[in-house]
Amino acid sequence: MAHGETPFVPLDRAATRADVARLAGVSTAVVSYVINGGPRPVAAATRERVLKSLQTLNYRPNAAARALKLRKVSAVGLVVPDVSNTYFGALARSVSSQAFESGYALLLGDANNSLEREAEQIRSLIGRQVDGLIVVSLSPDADDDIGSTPTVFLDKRVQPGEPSIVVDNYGGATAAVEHLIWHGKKTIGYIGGPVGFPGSDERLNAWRDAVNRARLSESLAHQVRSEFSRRGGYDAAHALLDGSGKRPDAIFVSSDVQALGLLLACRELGVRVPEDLAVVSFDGTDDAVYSDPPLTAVEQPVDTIAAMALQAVLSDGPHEPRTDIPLELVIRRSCGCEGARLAV
Amino acid sequence: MAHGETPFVPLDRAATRADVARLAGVSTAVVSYVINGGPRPVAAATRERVLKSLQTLNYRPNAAARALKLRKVSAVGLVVPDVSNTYFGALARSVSSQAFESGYALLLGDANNSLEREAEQIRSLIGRQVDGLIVVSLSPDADDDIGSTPTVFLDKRVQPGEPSIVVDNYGGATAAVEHLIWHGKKTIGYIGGPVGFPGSDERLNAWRDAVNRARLSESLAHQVRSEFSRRGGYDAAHALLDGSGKRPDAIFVSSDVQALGLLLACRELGVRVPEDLAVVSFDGTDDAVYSDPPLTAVEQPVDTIAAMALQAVLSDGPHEPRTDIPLELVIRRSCGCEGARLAV
DNA sequence: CTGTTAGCGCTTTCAA
DNA sequence: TTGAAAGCGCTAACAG
Repeated sequence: MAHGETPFVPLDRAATRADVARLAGVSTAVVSYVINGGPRPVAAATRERVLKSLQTLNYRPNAAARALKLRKVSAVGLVVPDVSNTYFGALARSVSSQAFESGYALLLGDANNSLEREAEQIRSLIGRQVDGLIVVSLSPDADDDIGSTPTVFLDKRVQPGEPSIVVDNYGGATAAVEHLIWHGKKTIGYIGGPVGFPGSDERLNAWRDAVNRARLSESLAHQVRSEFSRRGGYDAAHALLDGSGKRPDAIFVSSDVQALGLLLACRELGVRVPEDLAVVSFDGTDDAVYSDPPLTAVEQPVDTIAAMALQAVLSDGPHEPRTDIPLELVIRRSCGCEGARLAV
Repeated sequence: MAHGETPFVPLDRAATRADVARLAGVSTAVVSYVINGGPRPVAAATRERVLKSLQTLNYRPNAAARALKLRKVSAVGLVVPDVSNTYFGALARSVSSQAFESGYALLLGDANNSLEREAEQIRSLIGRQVDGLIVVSLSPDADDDIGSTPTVFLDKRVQPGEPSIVVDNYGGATAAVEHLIWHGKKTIGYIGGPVGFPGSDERLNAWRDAVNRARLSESLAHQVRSEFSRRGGYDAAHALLDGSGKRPDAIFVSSDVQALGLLLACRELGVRVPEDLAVVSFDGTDDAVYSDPPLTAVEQPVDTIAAMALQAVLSDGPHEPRTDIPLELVIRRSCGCEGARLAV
């Protein structure tokens, strides 16, 4: 071999740290030092040799071994009811991106809108020793055995001291319903999320309180709960609009996807939005921007929520529960406002 | 302590297999045997003792240690351009659910519609030794260093022998465009995905060929490519419809989300769909069902694709590249067909 | 500045 | 049927 280089025999298995060390003629400790940039300094010449071996062996550190040693897998878990729901999709995207930038991978568990599956996913992720776990729970009192894994249940009120990220569901929903009242609506229905879904309960309370304050008690008869899905909203809409009784003249919907279902039902029934029925929804995803008509919606600051959740589970030390992140009502067309800000 | 039970001192750290073994008065091997149901049998009485210790210590196996020993992390990776795109969200959901049922977790990497980020995510997942990797790549010739990780690039044509899942983009797109031609449309535009996106190229070719066969060459001037997003479709639509030149009377759109953007643009411009402009899209997600009008679309069998992809990367042995999964054109309203099957 | 070495928690062969 | 023990690949304390 020319130039007296160390002969190199390709391995049939993946290269390990020992292989690199051998090829570079150093100890495995030194290889670690150059890879991790510490904790001990390495002479420039030595570093070069190591770097070259790394290269020629196409070395990849074994994450499992590293995790075992460091007791840290550099991954966070996220459990949502259904990633194909635009809002949860946006949340997953935001968490994935932000986690990646901090060197964490994202383990995603889709609960399939099932409480049971949700618990299984949580158990599975805990078992994988994720460094942090973020869950959007379908359950009011998800009491899964979290062990010592830093966990935050979004939108769930917890004991003081436990980390918690809760948007101002009540305030946001209040703004939504009051906007409808301001439009002069008299019978304002409500399409909520699954029974027990924490945020959804608060939105329900806000609706009821606002309606009562305005002495619109007839509204209270027009209440349906359904899954967070287009189909759920569609079915709920039919339940609310099909009857021969008096139809509501406005509806507050608990999520954008449900609102999409509602809009389709309205088209089928010949109910014009917003003329016959004013609609305000919750989430403010792209679904609200591109629907027909565009949806006036309470907007959730997805990136902020993702950032706070990550911060809560990944930085150690006790955390102030951060509650009542303020929500903004974004006016579009479905409420009846004209000339509202352009959709895009 | 009553009944002569083994005294139990709670630990400050998570219980390990050794703790369980000690409490049960057996070796760690036996604990493994009962946990894994093998490879050696265990006496019923012993098993009981072990089970009880497991219980009282609230033992959780350490996944990292297990992965290190078995050289298998029981996780698959999925990289998509953007999970908040309804189609990719549905794919992620399907992969998550099916993987979970086979005992695998899902590591999700969102590429943020960036080629660079896509490569980083792939590198990161490979580094984590995922047992399989599924990627929907933005790039025509993603040539990332996959090492020995079983990987399948969806919709990418590869060398014979490499696993591959490719839907019949050409056939599906052909059916879409020919349906438009059957409707008597004369100028059929095309809104495609990002340049180089493998499936998108085939859809483009199908459109061009169909249009040429029908001697509708004027159509060829009406071609735009954009990101797979609502916004991308919106911008593309304006590019196609704003000019003072002749407007197309039909458009084939490469994804549902882009079609949503197109529909909004049409509403703003007063272009009626399907009367002034017939539209057929690609994906057939819920977005197509709930839009206004509902979209006639080439439907991708998400669950099948997810299942095949998982199968390809998780079962060992060489794989026949499975190509040209047939696609079905689902008729709704945006093409101009009346009385088409009900939306829901 | 560099090398040696003891584990991290688990699986499984081999011996009893 | 059970136990002892080696070792997966990596980190970092400790010794040189």
